[in-house]
Amino acid sequence: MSELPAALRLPVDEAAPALLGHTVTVGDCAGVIVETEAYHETEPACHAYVGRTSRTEVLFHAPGTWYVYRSYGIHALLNAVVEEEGVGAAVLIRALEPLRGLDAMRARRGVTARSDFDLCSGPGKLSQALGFDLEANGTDVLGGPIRLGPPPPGWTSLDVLAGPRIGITKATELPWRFSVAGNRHVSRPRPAG
DNA sequence: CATGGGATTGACT
DNA sequence: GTCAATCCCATGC
Repeated sequence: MSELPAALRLPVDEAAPALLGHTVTVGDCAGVIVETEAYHETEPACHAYVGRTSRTEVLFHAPGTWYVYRSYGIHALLNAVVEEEGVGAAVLIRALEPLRGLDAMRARRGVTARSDFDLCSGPGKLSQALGFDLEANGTDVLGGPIRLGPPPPGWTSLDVLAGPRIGITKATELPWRFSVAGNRHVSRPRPAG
């Protein structure tokens, strides 16, 4: 029996950096989280800012649920729901360092992934590499198709960089993008530091 | 019911 | 650097 990672019990701006180093596993493929962003219902960049709707419903669930939504009509973006039931908050998983199943990831990513640094170095890329889609929305982070696990040996006490979030137009002043310092699997643009 | 805007990526100038 | 692809869903008439 695995337990819900303690990081998911933290406020979202602490949960996001705390999830760095944790693993995400789908079937035979796995990666280590190297980049995250925090989103909270009290700031307008968060989908939950508009309140409970059919789209945002999952964001208000208890910690331990995945929120997966379609971005730009093309990509599935993966978020871990955090904070107490009734509060809309989630951590966007933006990049992974591939750990297992790299051949399957390369096959799904195709020729556009010229190197292993292109496999999971972005929120849309990692969903394609791991092979999940919107059907995973609302599933459990422990018992569902996408499983969140603790950091492997050597992935604790990481040096974390914080900076402004990517690709949003509102609340850009919040330093809620977090990444493992110096890790080459982080998405572009690289955070300063 | 029609419209418009993305928590992105990859191809192209 | 610019830009299109593509679809879910919130909003407004």
